[in-house]
Amino acid sequence: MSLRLYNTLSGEKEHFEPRVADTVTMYVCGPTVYNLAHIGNARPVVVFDTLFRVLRERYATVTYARNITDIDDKIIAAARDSGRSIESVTDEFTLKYREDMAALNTLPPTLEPHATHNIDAMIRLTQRLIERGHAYVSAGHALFAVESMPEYGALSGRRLDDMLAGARVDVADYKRHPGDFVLWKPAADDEPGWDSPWGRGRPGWHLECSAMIREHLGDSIDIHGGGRDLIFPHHENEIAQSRCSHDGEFVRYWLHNAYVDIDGEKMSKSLGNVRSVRDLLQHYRGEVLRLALLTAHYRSPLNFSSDLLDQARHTLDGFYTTLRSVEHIEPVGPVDITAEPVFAALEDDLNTPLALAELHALAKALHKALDAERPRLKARFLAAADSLGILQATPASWLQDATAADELDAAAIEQLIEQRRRAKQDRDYALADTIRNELMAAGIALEDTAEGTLWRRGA
RNA sequence: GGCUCGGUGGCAGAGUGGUUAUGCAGCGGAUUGCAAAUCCGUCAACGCCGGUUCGAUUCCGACCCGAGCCUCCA
Repeated sequence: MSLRLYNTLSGEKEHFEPRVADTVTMYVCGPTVYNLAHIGNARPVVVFDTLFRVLRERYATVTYARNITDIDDKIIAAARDSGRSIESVTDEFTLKYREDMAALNTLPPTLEPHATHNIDAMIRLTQRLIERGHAYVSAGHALFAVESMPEYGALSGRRLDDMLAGARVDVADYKRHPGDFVLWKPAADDEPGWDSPWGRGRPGWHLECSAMIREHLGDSIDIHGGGRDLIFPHHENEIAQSRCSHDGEFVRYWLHNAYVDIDGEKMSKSLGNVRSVRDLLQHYRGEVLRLALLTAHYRSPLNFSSDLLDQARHTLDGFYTTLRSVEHIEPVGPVDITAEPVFAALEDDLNTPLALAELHALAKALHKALDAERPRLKARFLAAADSLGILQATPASWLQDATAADELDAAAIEQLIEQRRRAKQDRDYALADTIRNELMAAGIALEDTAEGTLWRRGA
């Protein structure tokens, strides 16, 4: 088997073939750092982190870039509203973004280019588009002329004529065509800006990705990812900028993840149902959030609910219980991860639900295996789980660490278990059951085994 | 209006032209002082109507319902 990915451009699953043998370049649209990341923002991060893990197993060099958009109207507004500097806002939320994403067991990207560090590249790109007749300057703006590109709309399956028919936007009078979009716009005196051939200003939203891809990854890259909503206009416009400023291929595979809904509704500020990752982490461990995001295929909508999170937690409890049962067994490798069914599922357009089913099969095999087979099975199980970015904690910490301050501490639990042991020894089962019920009420589940009584939280 | 994408058992969620997805929940059993964990067994599905086919949940068409994009947005 080899990697297959659904390419938005062709609308089909395709065999993945990197441009340069053994080398993969991937760019994923990152956050605009003006507030906390919500669970919807986290989905592409977890999805493409999982793809990153798969790619690293298959290819010698994988460069994964995820940008930080640190100049934007929303940031300016946020700074103004809170009376803070732009940098203070972007620094804070860049840091929190990294922390929150790390809590979801996502690996740091290879590169994290910042828009404000690449202004020169954006200016050069705009100049080139003007030289080539694909852009023009009007009323202090540099604008991309969509009519100069016959294939504009190929990614999103739109034609300019159709878009005009449904246009609901006021068309700025400085645009030649209503579909023309801003490459560079003038900045007011009290707004951040950079000098350019067209006056002091700042870049349009789409420009940074085209410029930073070229600057950091090259004229052509293998994979470009992001949420579905970016297909139009963002990625369409990136294609226009990049293809018209340089002949040849831009992106080979376009990947887009579907949305996260909250209790069946679209998450939006107006509905007041935006759930920040930081807030969710107060109640659920990052691994629970990660697994919840991976329970549905990335191209299907995911309905986020407390039910989903409880199920994810329950599933992880089960896996960690499996690991606890083989805790004394030393895993024995090496494991050829590419031969694992879990990995094969991931290589089929990141079929994470199937991969999880295969992981369940492996857990079952581990339970049933003879002692001689367990070291290898444990190694395979752990490696397979790692390709999904889960199950790398110790069973003890997962099952027994308190997640809230008001929980019974381990010493008190052990003490009650000892009392119960004596009661059982005295055949005082009524007392033993009373103690067990008390612990149960406190959220502690007991399991009697030949080696003694085990306990875990979350009952 | 234009362009996309969906509707699978109680729930979540893959997949396939003809033989059980999987997990959770349920039911029966083994085990246990009783439980838990584990194991064994078991119930149950493919929106509606046509068509193609020896045979369709899977292909084609219509219909119903739902979602997204076209405006900042993961």
